[in-house]
Amino acid sequence: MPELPEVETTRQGIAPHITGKLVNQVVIRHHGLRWPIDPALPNILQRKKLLDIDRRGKYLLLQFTHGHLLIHLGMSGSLRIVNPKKESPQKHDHVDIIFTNNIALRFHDPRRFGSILWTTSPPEEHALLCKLGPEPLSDAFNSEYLFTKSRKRKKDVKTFIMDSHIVVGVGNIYANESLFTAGIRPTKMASKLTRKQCEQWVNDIKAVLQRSITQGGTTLRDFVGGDGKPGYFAQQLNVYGRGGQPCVVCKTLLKEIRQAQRATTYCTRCQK
DNA sequence: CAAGACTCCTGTCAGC
DNA sequence: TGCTGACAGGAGTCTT
Repeated sequence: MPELPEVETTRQGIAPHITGKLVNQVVIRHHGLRWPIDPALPNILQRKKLLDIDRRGKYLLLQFTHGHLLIHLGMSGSLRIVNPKKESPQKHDHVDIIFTNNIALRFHDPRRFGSILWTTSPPEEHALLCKLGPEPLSDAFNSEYLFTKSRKRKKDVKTFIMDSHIVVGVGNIYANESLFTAGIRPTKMASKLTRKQCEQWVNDIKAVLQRSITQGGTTLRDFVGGDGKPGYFAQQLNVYGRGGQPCVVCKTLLKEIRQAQRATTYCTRCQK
């Protein structure tokens, strides 16, 4: 499932191939994503130049001369660069944005939780983006911010940190992993976090995300041809998906629970 | 306003 | 072996 590192690596992987190129054709094979794709999109993008690709949270922002295309990969989405004449679309290849040099950006999404939205207003003003919290790797996300935001919050820390209005891009995997590294129990109330814990946790969140992005950078070739799946998901995970297995530090069997309908795994001994 | 439930979807897997 | 049902999960929206 694409988390922030995967989205950022996707951005870096596709940008060199299509930035500055003109759109020649848009092929939509399936409109039914999270929200329906605007049927006018092919006309909107026809002969328009892609100026830049940016990212906000897990949204990719494709800047054209007259507006932005917002792409979210949802749970199972991926983007890759293909030659549309040589690589025929496979199942779940819902959209091709074909540029004049016969290079296509191909959107693949089996579960169709992703979205492709056109907007002519500044992207930061878009309803989906304007209320988002800071980027986790920015200076705005610091221990003071986290401490302040967590006061009076009657919510467990894990659910709290996964709220994109607090901070963007910390999905289930990184919430679990960073809590383990920081030694914080996922069920702890957000309001009970100490300043010291906030400082530790912020550092650990940044570290785990940064490490994944760096690792992803070594597999950029995967975005051209192939299956479009970045190969770096296989980073070492300390707790995520390891319920019932021994803690890598103390060998205590990891406990698995559910919080807000999501799997949480933690060590009852290492995480207080 | 905050918190929790519900929802979209399909591949995967356990159980029979 | 094949069918059925549970489950995973980002994040917007609805309900309480």
